[in-house]
Amino acid sequence: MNEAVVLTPERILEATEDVLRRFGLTKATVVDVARALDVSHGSVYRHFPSKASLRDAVAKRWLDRANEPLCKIAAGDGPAPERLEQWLRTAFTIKQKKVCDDPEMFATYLALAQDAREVVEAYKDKQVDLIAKILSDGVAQGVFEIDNVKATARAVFDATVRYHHPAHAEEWAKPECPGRIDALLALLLKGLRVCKP
Amino acid sequence: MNEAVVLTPERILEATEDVLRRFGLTKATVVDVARALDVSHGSVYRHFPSKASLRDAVAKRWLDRANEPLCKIAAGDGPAPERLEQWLRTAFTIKQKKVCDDPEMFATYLALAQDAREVVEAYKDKQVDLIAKILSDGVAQGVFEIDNVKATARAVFDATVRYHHPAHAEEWAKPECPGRIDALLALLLKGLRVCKP
DNA sequence: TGTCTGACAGATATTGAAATCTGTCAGCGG
DNA sequence: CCGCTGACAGATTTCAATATCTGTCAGACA
Repeated sequence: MNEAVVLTPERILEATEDVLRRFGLTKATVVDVARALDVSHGSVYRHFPSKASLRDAVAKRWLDRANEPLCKIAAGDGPAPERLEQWLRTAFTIKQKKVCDDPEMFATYLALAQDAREVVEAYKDKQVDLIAKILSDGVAQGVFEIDNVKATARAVFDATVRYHHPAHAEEWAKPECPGRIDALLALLLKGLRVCKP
Repeated sequence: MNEAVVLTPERILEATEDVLRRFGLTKATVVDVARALDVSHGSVYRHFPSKASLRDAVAKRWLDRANEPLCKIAAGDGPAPERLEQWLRTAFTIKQKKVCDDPEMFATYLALAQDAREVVEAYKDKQVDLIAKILSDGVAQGVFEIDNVKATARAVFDATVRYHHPAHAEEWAKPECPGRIDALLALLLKGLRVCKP
């Protein structure tokens, strides 16, 4: 039982990402994954009940990795407005970078996410919680004026959908984008801040 | 030359919409349109240089029709905040109604719009202009405080993308939607208003 | 005893030949 | 003369036969 050759979910996920990268979503099969691991495809089914669940797990891994830097920003303790702006800009940049660096792989993950609705929903909820954290910090700091933090966090998330939802990915590279992001963030931050007369 | 049987672009568009409604986008052919009009398909090409241009024209008609009520609201003269809110809610409702009443036809028009990029772009610009009109009215009324009306109109459009862009249509029927729309509009209006100390 | 294999049935995807469609144009008929 | 027709070439789509894949399970193997 050499630990290097034990078949673990982790190793299977690694191999699955590899296969996806090489073959693309439509061509990648469970048999390919098994071949990459040098086992029979039956063994894969010992760890994941179906191809769909394997795909979900890959999607979750991917989303969790992408989320890490955002968790750190939300957990920080600077002034909330700057932190919110940084959080949103980072969220945009992460996505934009992924689509620029490897559009093919991004398309693969996008298609993957289409079927992993539950996983994506959980991920979005986590994002909203992070925003809510920053907002409530801002309220505590006396810089934000917010009735319902949870609902407002959701509103901020919704308002920025255009720059983090992959359905709009093809617009992200356009030259007018940065200016539009600036205008959007300015509008949102003004809506959150306490009025200074 | 009975005017009822003259082949006009208008009649062709009418017939095309009919054919699209009956057969769906993928099955609808130029030959079908010609058959519906009882002419040869060559005659259709006398008025539209290609199938793509015919589709573009249908998309434009559809978008223009959907836009009419919004033009009226923008042209009104009540208080800008209420008018903006009504404008946005109407925009959402128009789309939502279409997708509810006839999801199949909505899907057809959606696919149609995918290929009619220019037409859609022009339509969006028109929408932003309508928002800008209301915003500048608000500035004149002393209720809005806006640096750059054009950029801010674009920001309002972007911020509400989730509720008017068809990519998010499947979320519109969810029960939590109205509450989220309320929160979003409240945030945006607060961002636009002058601060009352 | 528990993990892995490999053959299997039913579901899904691929392929290439045949059918249909798009876009053109010479010529018909009013 | 002018708008329309219908036959045509090349592009695209359909369809059914064929191949591949998913998910299961009885049994090998350690």
